Amino acid sequence: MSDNTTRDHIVEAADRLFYRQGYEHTSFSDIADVVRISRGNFYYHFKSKDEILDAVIDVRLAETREMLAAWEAAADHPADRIRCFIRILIANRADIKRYGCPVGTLSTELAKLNHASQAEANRLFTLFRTWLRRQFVLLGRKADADALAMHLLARSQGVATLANAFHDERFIKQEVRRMCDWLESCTEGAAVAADDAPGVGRHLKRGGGRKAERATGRPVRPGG
Amino acid sequence: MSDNTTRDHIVEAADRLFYRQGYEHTSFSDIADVVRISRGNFYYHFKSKDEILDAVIDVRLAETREMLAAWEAAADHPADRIRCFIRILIANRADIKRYGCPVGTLSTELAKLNHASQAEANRLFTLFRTWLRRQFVLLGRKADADALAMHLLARSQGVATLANAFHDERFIKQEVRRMCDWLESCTEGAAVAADDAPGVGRHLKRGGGRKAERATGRPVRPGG
DNA sequence: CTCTGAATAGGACGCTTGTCCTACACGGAC
DNA sequence: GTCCGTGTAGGACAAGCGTCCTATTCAGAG
Repeated sequence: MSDNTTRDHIVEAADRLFYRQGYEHTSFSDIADVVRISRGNFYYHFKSKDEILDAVIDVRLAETREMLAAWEAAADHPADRIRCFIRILIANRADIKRYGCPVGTLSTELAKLNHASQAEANRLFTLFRTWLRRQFVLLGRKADADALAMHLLARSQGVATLANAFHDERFIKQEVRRMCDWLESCTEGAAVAADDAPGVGRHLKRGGGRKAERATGRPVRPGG
Repeated sequence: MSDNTTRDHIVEAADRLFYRQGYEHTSFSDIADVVRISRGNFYYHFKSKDEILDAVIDVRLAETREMLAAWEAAADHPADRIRCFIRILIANRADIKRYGCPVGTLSTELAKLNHASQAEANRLFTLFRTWLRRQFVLLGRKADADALAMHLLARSQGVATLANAFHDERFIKQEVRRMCDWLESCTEGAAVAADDAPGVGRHLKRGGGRKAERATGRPVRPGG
């Protein structure tokens, strides 16, 4: 414990660099240059590079959990919450264009490296997946909630990949619109099953209007 | 020219290794072990590692072009051709589960490395994009053909990313079904504009039946 | 002031990397 | 046989990597 600012700085810098350059391609020297710390001195705070990666993943997990909780608090209707998810593509579009999705690209890289922290990194995906699934259940799509969650997750991943490859932000907006339309088509007909979700189902009635949302406007880090 | 079997072996091995382990994570020793060649002797055939990458990309481009041409020859109706594209996810599902999409993962990695061959690798995406666009034009969706092509490309990318992360083949089949349904919804109403595409529009009439296709059944390499 | 322990600097280590160089094997031309 | 060009082997090379070790700094406690 004690003074943990240096440790935090290391994790913070590593987080950014792993995102922008990839894990393997980021060296201790790179991080050291940012944190302005001696290279050899890393091992006072971490036993290995892998340990830094784990710390970065833990931070991302915590931030993501926080973000999901905030969305849940900011919007009562599950469709609005899901729209919050879709909109991170917009909020982070500049970064996504340049570096792709932080979750997807890390997962992809660790898979190729056959890295031990693969499973840990994929918990980021699982976080989104179960959260989305819960929202779809609240939407009354209990039977195919997981499939819908995975579908949405996949689409946002694909959008990030192509926006990165083609360096195209307009494509992101285009696809976000399409995803919102798709969400709308999921909603209509399927009445919100407030009774299926005790404790969360307050004020779940909704007019069906398209632009009745405006939840979390600030740009947030994780996901994409 | 002369005896080019060794060179071909190198490119072939590098192709496979770059796909499975990533470009950066694949060393000369790795390739040398497969080809059974001395490590230092590489430089008789290639000036640098980057040059091997370029050769690999060239091979993939050629194979992809061939594959797209084959699809075009195998099916007259553009919807059937597009279904061929969607089905590579099925055909290559085992590899995708383990290594992701060869096009997407390479593009993502080179973007992080800020590698000079980024643009060259992205031509693989462009190949699919323009081909799909042409098919959607033939489907009578001239106005939004490119958007539809990008949409489909993105979805297949997302499917590959998640199938890889979750090691889930069933998800691939699930999403392929969804993509085929989506394609169907694109088709219906939009009459095939045979006159919009002179020279290719022979026998473009179609009953709209769902499973009237069965084009290229053999598993093919590129794309995903 | 001395002592202590956390925090840091800086370099040594062994290894691997991409690259390059030189020597050798071999088969056909003369 | 000699020559020559193609293809190969194997190691040298510098640079970079992750890791580890030791000396030093420095603030607070006694």
